Amino acid sequence: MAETRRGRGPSPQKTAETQARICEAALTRFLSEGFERTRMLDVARDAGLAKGTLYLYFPTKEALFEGVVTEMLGGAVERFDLEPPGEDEPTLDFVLRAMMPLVTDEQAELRQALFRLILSEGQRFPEVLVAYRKVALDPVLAAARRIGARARSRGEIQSDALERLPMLLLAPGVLVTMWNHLFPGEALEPSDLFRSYLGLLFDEADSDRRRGQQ
Amino acid sequence: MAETRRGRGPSPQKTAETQARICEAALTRFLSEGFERTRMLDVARDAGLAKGTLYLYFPTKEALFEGVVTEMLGGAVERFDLEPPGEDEPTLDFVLRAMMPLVTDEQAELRQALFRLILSEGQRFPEVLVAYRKVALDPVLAAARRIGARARSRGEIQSDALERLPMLLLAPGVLVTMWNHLFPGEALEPSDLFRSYLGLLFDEADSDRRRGQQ
Amino acid sequence: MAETRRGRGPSPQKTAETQARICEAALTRFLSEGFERTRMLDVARDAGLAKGTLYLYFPTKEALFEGVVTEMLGGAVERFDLEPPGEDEPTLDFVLRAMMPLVTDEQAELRQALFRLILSEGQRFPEVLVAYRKVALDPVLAAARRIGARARSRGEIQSDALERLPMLLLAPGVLVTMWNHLFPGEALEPSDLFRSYLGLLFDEADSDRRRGQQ
Amino acid sequence: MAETRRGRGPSPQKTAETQARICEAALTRFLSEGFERTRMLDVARDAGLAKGTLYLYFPTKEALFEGVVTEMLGGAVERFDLEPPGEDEPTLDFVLRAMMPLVTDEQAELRQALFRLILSEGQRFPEVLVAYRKVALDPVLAAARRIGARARSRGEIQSDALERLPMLLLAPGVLVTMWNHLFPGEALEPSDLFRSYLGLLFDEADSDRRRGQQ
DNA sequence: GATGAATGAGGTTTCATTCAT
DNA sequence: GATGAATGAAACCTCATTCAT
Repeated sequence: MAETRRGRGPSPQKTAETQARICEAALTRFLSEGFERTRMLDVARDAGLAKGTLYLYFPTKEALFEGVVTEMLGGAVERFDLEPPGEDEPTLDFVLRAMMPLVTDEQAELRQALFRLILSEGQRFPEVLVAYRKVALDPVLAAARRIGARARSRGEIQSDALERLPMLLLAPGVLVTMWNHLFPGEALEPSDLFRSYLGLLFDEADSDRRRGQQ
Repeated sequence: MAETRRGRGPSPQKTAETQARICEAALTRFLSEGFERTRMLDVARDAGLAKGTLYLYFPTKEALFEGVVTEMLGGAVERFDLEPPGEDEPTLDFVLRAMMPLVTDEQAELRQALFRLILSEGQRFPEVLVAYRKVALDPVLAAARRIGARARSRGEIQSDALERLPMLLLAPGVLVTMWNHLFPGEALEPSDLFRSYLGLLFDEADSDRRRGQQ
Repeated sequence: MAETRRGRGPSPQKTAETQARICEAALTRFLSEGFERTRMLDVARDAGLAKGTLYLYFPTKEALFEGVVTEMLGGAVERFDLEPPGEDEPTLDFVLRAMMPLVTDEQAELRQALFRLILSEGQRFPEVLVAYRKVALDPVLAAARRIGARARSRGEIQSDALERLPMLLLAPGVLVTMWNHLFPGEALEPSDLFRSYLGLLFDEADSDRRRGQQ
Repeated sequence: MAETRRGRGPSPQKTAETQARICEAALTRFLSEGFERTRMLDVARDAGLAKGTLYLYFPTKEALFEGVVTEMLGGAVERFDLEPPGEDEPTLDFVLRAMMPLVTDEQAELRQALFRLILSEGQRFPEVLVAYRKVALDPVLAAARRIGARARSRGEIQSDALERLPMLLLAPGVLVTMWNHLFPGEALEPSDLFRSYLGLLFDEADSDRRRGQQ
């Protein structure tokens, strides 16, 4: 609506596109090379820009990092909302349905890479860390806690561990992120790992799990 | 005693000391700053040496990294041998006794830092990665697999997940390493986390676990 | 005129000027100090630039050397084409007219310095050596060989030495290059040396030569 | 004689041997690498010594260079004495007999390498240059001048060039030194070159020269 | 005398950042 | 807005020289 501009001057649309190209290029570099080894020149080139232009959008490399990562967090990547389980749905089934996408959907790899990046560089960027915590982590932890409570109240597990330490539900996600990064040659299948993990928690027998997979 | 000297020249003993000082300084820097941000000059200074002296021991920064990290692996840090469980000892107890030290003993923090370091820089140092895998990881995975088999054969768990994916037993270790690095202000207690995790796997009730803790 | 600008950014003209300034500065340093003792910082300063700018034009000191020297060879310095002798022109006169400029013209000193440089550093820069051979040396040798053949066919000399070993005609050039470099205080006059040399070859009497000089 | 020493203290003999080993090692390095690229450590190692020991003999790298090169000049390498020609011996034959060894005897290569070294580094070491001039060059030039005078007085050549510019007689020596250094793959035979050169000067016909070679 | 660990000045090279066009 | 040449601080690494043993 208020987006109409008088003809002269820079087009806000083109600017937005450029910004997007920069972010994409920068994220890719940061993910694959880390912060220190990423060169501004490469980001600019990847984005199809001259070096100086990059500085019109981000005044320093640190700002580029913070901007790109937090924008990514603000974007669609990390939204997580738990729809309620069916009345009689076993919690195992519900978790598979609700949380598995976190490690299997099309953005799963990006999500994992982002996590590794924040793990590596987070100390230097406290604001990024806070944003990540708030936007990406806390909602998932809250969901995990509710799941733990539901499972215990239904007698599916005995322990209150998931309520006290909800991050335990994410442990296999962290594990697979690390493992597949370190040993891509013998990568684990995230869905298999996650399902097996839940099988352990809910003490499902082998035969059941395999049927379930089917 | 058997220290036969070739009469003249500097002492080989001092050399060993110097090497040790370098390694300690370098490891500390690498752990706290990462590879790129660690400067040779700082390592030298931390070790009480001039820049050039460092290069008498390690010809490049890469060599310093590889040398220090693999030496650390070869040292006492990562040794892991599983003593056999008692005849009737519950697997839960056995695991707590046998594996818990990995996350709680005095070297646990160093071990965790080393893991993070290899996670961050491993891609650039394939040999370090291979060494880590062989020395630190595989023995623990083999132990985890045996534990999983024993637990299933004794009917303590239903799933064969730990046999197929033994790294699942390490998941809370990975989790706590990452968590405490990212959020030192709300650090998790590794022993609590590990115990709770095992409680989930072996479906121990809350009261039991809490008694156990006592 | 045909200088179509892509509208924005720095001028390609200035770049060419800078390149020229670098080459001039570098060549001067290399000639007077040799490769090893030439410091990049000095080249940069001589060219009126900061250190880093030099690296925009040449990525290493080796590349600077190769670039500057081969460009020099490609330039006007070493071109040599033998115009044909007059029908009845004595070969002695012809050689004086045709080859003497190699040691007397305004570029003679540069040519000599370049030769000394390639002599000193050529082993480390095989490509420079090859280029020098092809561009500067072979054309002159071919001319020398033709001159030798002509002189013998006209009975001016008896020996076929110049045809088999045409570099002999260049011997005094090499000599004067070395001599004047080593003993600038008692420098030889290249034209005198060359003329005297030819006098020896063509067995001219003193009186004749002196008349010729006149 | 006066060399007898009281028993205690360092053996002057061993010292002399060590000095000789150092000189040999240093000269080899200087010849093959040049002054700048020669490292003291390598010289020491080549001489079978520790770095520090080298400094007991020569206090700096410059001193090592000067010492080694001038000692070499003082040694047997560059002595040159012209025995008188036979009464009726053609000057061509005499020169071949008297001067050819300069480019063909067993020390010829060393002599050539030394010349190249002094050519490259001489500017930085004026004393070396002076010594070389006095010890190696001037005697040969004086001989060349006498040879030129004899040849002219006997009518074998017309020109007085060799008397005025006696270094012309050495031109092929300089030439072959340079050529074989630059193009070892197509090295010239020094004796062939020198003989051919003299053939040109004394205007010997091809057939004669070839007979002479035989 | 001999050693080689230690030193640090000095050189090369990189790259985030600026700014005239 | 966009460009990329220019800058120079900062890092890596080398090697002549010293000196305690």
